[in-house]
Amino acid sequence: MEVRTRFAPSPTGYMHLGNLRTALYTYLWARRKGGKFILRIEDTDQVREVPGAIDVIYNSLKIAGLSHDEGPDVGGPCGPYIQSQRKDTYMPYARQLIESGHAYYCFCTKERLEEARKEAEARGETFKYDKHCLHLTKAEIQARLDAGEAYVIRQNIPAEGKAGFDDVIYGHVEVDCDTLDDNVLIKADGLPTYNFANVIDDHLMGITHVMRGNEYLSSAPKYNLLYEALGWTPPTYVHLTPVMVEGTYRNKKTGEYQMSEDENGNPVKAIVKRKMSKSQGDPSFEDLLEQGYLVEAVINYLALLGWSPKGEQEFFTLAELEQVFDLDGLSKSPSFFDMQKLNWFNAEYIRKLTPERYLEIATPWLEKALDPARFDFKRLAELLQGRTEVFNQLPGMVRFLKELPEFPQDFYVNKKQKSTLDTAKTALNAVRPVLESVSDWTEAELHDRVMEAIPGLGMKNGQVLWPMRIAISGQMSTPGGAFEIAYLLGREETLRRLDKAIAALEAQRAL
RNA sequence: GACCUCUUGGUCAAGCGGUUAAGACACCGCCCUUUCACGGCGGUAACACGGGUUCGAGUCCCGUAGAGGUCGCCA
Repeated sequence: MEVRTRFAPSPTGYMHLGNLRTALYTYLWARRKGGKFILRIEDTDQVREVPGAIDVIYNSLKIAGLSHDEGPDVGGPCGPYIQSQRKDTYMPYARQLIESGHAYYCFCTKERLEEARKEAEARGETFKYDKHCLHLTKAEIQARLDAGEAYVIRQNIPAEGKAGFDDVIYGHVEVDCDTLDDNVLIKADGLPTYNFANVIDDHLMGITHVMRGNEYLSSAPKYNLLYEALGWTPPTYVHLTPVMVEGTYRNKKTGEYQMSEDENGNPVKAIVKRKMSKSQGDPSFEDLLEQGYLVEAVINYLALLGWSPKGEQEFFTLAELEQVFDLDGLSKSPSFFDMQKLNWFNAEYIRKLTPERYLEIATPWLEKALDPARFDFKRLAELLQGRTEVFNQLPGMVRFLKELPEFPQDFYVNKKQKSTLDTAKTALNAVRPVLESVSDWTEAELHDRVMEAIPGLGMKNGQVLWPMRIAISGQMSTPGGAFEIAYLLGREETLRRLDKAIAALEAQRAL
């Protein structure tokens, strides 16, 4: 049978990384099996819907390279692929379930339920709908329906027995029916809830593998009851673990941060383990791209977060993943998002870029700090490519070229280079005329002139080169050595900075 | 609280009853080197705990603890 998988997001505003990973795995499985990958928009909650959110989904999938075979924008044999446009398809099935006794009309008001919930909470019990409306007579129901009373349709969970399902990752999961609640299938506005729509649509769209977050693990038994009641075969379930992060936690309703105390007893925001979430301030896919992460790196990292391939290979293109992705490499326990490892992947991918491509991506970042007319971006890019983890670090790495930062004199002191304040002063004074005499301001020329002068000074290379680089850059670490920096700065600026450094050292000496 | 699920180094993870318990990130050291990085070499570091089953358990079973999820006319 042809494998058909689906990614079914709600249009609520953004694509968080857990979502993206679910989409990735879902896509990969379909491709691996030569099947179809379907995009379905689950917008049955009209309150939560965010305008433009569908475009964010299309865009993220497109950028990530996860092309769907069927969906609202590309069509397909099982459309429409937007649930709000399928409104009429659900009711007949709901009626069928009512006929067979697997569902029933419920006229209870939200107020009544709210009260019952509170009471249950007060008693320390879990609220469960009491099947109050299940016992209404046919005539009574008809009368209230005729009177136009608002109603919902609830699933009628058997009072006893067990319900369960099989999951590729978790195996067989089974619960007692009496722990299950009679969920609403059709809401008062006539639209189905997720609990109902996902079952109907997955069946109607011929979905063979339902891959989704494991927040649905506890409701899956109810879905299977529905499949049974409708006489359908349930799909293969694959419940994916969440992507976790360690960070602060803010209560969604009150907006307050969860607090704890530091070692001195002062209140600080508590660092907790929680699901990754944009609303908690974690980056979304698009945020990462804006910060200068490469799509390929994010995809590669995400693929390996919660899934492991058979061999030792760790770099995968999307096309390669499509060949090797397998369900049994999927992890059972939650994965923690590790920014450091993502950074490493990103750095690796950046190194693999052609120099031309690197320059292209780096240029706008460099322009944030430097005037392209004043600096040789091409040379700068060559020096920077092997040192870039994330592109947004670039402005900070090159800002010293535009303006010499203030720096402490002890930058000159370097044990390994045998550089002290004294040797630095001697070296800078000695190298000053050498640089001034360089007629052709190229790295090669700078290198040769300075290197041939060093032996005559009776100093080691490091004793000259170290202070020279510090003097003209003001930084311990720079994208390139003394000659590269001198070349980039140009003759005039290099000499100006050198003079300033010498003056500062002399002043220091005078104290 | 009830129910479901999970538990191998700081992190991602391999392992499918017999292994010196892989590999990667991070960290540390050494080498390379005009800095930092890159690269090369090496190192520290793990089977949550307690009971079983078995000749033998990280691997199977049962408890305990910890963690996550669910308990909406949200998905």
